[in-house]
Amino acid sequence: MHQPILTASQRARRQPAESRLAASAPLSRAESEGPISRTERKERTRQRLIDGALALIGRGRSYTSLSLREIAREAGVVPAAFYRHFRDLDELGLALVEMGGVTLRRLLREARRDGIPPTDMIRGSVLIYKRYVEERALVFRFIAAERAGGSRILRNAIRTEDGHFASEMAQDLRALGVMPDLSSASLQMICGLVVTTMLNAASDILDLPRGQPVQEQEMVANFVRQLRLIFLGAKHWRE
Amino acid sequence: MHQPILTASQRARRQPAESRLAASAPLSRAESEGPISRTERKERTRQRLIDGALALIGRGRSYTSLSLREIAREAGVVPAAFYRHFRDLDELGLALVEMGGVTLRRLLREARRDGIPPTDMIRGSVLIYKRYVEERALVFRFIAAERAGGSRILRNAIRTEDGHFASEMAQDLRALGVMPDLSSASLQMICGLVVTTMLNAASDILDLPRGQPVQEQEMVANFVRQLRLIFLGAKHWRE
DNA sequence: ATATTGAGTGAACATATGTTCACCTAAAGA
DNA sequence: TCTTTAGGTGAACATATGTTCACTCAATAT
Repeated sequence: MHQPILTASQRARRQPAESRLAASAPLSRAESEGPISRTERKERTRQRLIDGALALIGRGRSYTSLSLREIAREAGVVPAAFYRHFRDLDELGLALVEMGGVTLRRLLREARRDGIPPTDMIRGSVLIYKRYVEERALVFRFIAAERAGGSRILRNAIRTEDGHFASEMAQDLRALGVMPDLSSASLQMICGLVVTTMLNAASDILDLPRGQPVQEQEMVANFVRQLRLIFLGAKHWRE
Repeated sequence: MHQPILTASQRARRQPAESRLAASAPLSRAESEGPISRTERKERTRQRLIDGALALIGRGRSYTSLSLREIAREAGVVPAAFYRHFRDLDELGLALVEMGGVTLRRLLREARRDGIPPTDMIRGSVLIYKRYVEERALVFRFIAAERAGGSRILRNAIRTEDGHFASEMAQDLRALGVMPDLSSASLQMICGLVVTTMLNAASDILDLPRGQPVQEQEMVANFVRQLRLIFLGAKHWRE
């Protein structure tokens, strides 16, 4: 999707519906469904800008180095249209941060739903997490990178999101009854360390060269041992 | 230093030596010392480019978003001169990474020289580290940001540097005789976790709003507890 | 049926960018 | 002494950028 959106009449004139290439037309299904509500169309373009930014990140660019025009181009929209949705790049960035927060929380939700692997809990969780990260590579690349990298506004937003993630994790651990004699404050501190370790590992996971199983297993093994170390410390923690 | 370097004759014609402002002329001392060796002048300009990049980082920009022209301008050099020192921005970045590595290792060297604070070891070390980071804010901002943020080349270079830092730390801990019954591999793993925790904390330290002692103390306390947790885990670690 | 609204357009703007090139000149080498 | 070398210059280039503006036209509101 690299061509600006056209009005319906222009589209009909220049490009008959049956000639569209499915691969490059994510909205083709909807386009053949006739009239679209105004708010729905707006939401769709907004999403296209977000996806455009992520697509560029997926091609190895870092969010901080993206330009407004580049994102608009990727979204198939004229640069000026960007301003109908976001004041500036930071505001788009904040939308991405929120998406990242949702992604993180969903990981916990799925863990609650599916339960923790009963044997070899940490290693099992790490493998699930690794897969989760790989399947959502773009969001995690963004979060991991901008956590320390981008504008101050984004950094702070991500820090807040991380904090919520850690809190929710602490709550879940408490509900599971593990480490029942730890204060909430200690649990929060421990989960904070777990979260930074996880996000640091996310960066490692995403930079793994594919087809190097040895290096991959070493990375996983190291990640597992670091988490074991943390939880071992937690087991012996006295306030 | 925002004006391009001029040749000696031009300089003499336009700007008599006694009219220079010391503040904006870091090389003024040398300039009044007569002829400079070629390699020395080259090294000096190179350093000026590096310092220029760091200065821009210090003004809240992230390295990934810097442009060649911006850096050259900051260094007081014409854009084309950049190429006499670095092939491209990544190569300058690598120089900054190396500077970061040196900075990290010097921290260990000073710790060996001055010894670890005998009582309250971890808290004492944290306070020393915090001060060390604040005094070298620009390098640490760069390292913390580009560790997960920038180009793949820089990320890998920083990972390598981090690894060396962790290894040297492991070696030092071994030499100090703490945790003597841990294997080298385990020590290395533990130090890896300590390093990522330290660098993550560096980012937090640099983002502390000044004049907010409460928030500052909370941050420090949290950092201290996380390290305590890690070393407590290490104490109970069995292979 | 008609008027209003607002997402998206395309052109224009001033400015910034990376890279190249021939050139200058002072240090290094003969 | 004279020649060579190479760091630094300034101009030029094609291209990219953020932002503005009047405009279109289909979905909404009247």
